[in-house]
Amino acid sequence: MLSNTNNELLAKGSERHDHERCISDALIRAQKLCQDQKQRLTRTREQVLRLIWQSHQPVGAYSIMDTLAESEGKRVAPPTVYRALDFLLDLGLIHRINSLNAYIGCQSPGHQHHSCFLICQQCQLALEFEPELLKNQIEALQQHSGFAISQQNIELLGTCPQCQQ
Amino acid sequence: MLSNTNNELLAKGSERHDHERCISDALIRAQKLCQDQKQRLTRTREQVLRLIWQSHQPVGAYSIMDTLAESEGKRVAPPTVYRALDFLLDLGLIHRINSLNAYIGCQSPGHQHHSCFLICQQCQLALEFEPELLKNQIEALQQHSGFAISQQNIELLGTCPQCQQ
DNA sequence: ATTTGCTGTGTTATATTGTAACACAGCTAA
DNA sequence: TTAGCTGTGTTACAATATAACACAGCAAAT
Repeated sequence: MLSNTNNELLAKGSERHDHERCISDALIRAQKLCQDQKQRLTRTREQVLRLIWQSHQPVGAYSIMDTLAESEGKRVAPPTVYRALDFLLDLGLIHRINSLNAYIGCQSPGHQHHSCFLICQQCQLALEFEPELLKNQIEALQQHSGFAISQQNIELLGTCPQCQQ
Repeated sequence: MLSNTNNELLAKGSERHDHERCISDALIRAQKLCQDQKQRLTRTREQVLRLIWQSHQPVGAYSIMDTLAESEGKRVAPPTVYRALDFLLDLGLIHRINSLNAYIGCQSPGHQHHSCFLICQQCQLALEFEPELLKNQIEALQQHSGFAISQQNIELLGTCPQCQQ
């Protein structure tokens, strides 16, 4: 039901998963997707994606900007970051968490691009889950309301297992 | 399943419902809620609520500010509006639509305050639905993830029946 | 290899949304 | 009537995002 196995997911809040692997996998998926779609994963875009994948907490655009400026050793202006973010959003490589004005890596880019997250209000851990879980209910909602739903944007706020302890 | 009967709901996009009644009902509910909770529905707060209820489309804070300034005949500063909005949000009288940075009246204030909307990307009609509909699935999600979910923030984007024609 | 055009970047300025901080007004309860 | 709390006015500013324009640099076609 969730994006990966439970163990993997629960591990994200802790130190238990191989995060280097997590990042490099994401970058490889991105490269592959760009090849397939004949898009260019330029240095800036890749850097921004890498920064976003540094954690499983959503990061703000200005925070990305600052980190990027530091690692590049020169000032980086907002449009630079926002262009990269727009590119990544368009390809479905990242999601925007509206309730936090922040961005987070997508587990399975290339799919129909719904955005479904469990978000911890204490540590900001954001856990993506499959829209599949709500499929039938959303379908019923479409039928009853007459709406044609094209994008799900679901943010469930609460407390993650780690922070409950 | 939806907040009202289907007919009423579907009518909101069109001219078919008695919108004056819709507004005055909302204001009466607000007055009652404030009485119960021993809160003061001041002139500014009531004005803001009334403006928000002018339509079933979410309105931005600065748009409220401008309209208010016009109707009051004098400049209104952002904090004035944001304070009223915060008050109304706290009481559950309105919702914030995060994907639009905008605010909309709540159909049934006083309930556990989840925010579940169908939003038309063409006309911005925002239709609230009952979180009840997804209750079982959210419950299952809590079980599997270990998260304790305290607030649902669901925005389903698409096209309303009117705009599909 | 050169040209041509498109895509991406740099830069400046500015728009939009939301808050902090502080002084004061005005209601409410003793 | 006063004391204290809640709400408002006002100024300044923070945080997030975009417009517009000049230029760079890759990529396909000649």
